[in-house]
Amino acid sequence: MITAEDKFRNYLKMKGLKFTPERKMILKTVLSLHTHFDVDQLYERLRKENSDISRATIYRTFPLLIDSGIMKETLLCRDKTKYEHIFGHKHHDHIICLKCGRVIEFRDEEIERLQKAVCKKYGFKPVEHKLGIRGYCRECQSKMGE
Amino acid sequence: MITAEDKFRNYLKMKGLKFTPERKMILKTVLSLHTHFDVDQLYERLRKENSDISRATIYRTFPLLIDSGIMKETLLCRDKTKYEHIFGHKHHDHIICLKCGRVIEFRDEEIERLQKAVCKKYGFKPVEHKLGIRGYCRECQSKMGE
DNA sequence: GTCACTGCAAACTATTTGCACGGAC
DNA sequence: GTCCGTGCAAATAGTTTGCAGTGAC
Repeated sequence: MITAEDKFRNYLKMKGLKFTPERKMILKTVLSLHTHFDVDQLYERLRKENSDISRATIYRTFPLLIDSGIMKETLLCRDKTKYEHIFGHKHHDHIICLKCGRVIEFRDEEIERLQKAVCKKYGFKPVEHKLGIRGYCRECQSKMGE
Repeated sequence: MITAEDKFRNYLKMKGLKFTPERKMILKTVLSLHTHFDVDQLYERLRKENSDISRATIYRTFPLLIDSGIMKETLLCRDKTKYEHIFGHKHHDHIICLKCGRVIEFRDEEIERLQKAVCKKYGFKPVEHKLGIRGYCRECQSKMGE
């Protein structure tokens, strides 16, 4: 069973890059976050762990983590870029509440299958896809009715 | 048959806002673009039409056009925000080529139906959804093979 | 006549980059 | 020992905002 760190080390070696303490710490922290996060949130988390890694280093490390398949950008936000780790996770889609910002993750095999079928129809080779549904969650709907 | 201008005027009136020449011109130009565009592209287009509307006014008008249901943001780009008009268009999804940037638009009733079903399952009231598939188009695939 | 709208330039925010020092290999 | 990586601060790029004059209603 290959670990995320092995995967990242292999990727770096292949690219002739170094596995530094900073990169190790960022990797560890990214894996510890089980929600979507942005650069600032990761930065704050690192601070709490008594790490003083700079934002610049975070910005320079993220492309490496993405390229190595450990994390990816989510497409949900208009402003700051958001990320989530994907190592060991199956692909899933998102439902986002416009009022409270809550995110529901789901996976629907039938939707996955139909997407593949659409790609086939156009001779398109898919690499990734993102489906986000925005609207109002049950709780916010009932609040709005009041 | 209600026109886009009627729709926008009604929206503005409802909000106590004014239908200015600038807003009229921006509306007209947005409707004339049949591809995704960003603020700069619209700005350049306005320039070609001998309009000297400022970027600030464009930025201030877009939320109104979105809120009134005439256009929307697309979720495709990492950097600049992209838009497309939706007035008179059925919802569609996107397939984007990572190499040439080409966009294929498609609509699959079955996928639409399944999305509604997922929302129902979670008691979620959908407002909009965006599905983007990224990968390589037929042409770029064959080029890469060479 | 009032109050929303506009252009301008300055401000802001997220992200990127040049540089000189330091450390992984 | 060689480059790559780092923090810092400055630079960029997209977007937002304060202000004073203008015009739709």
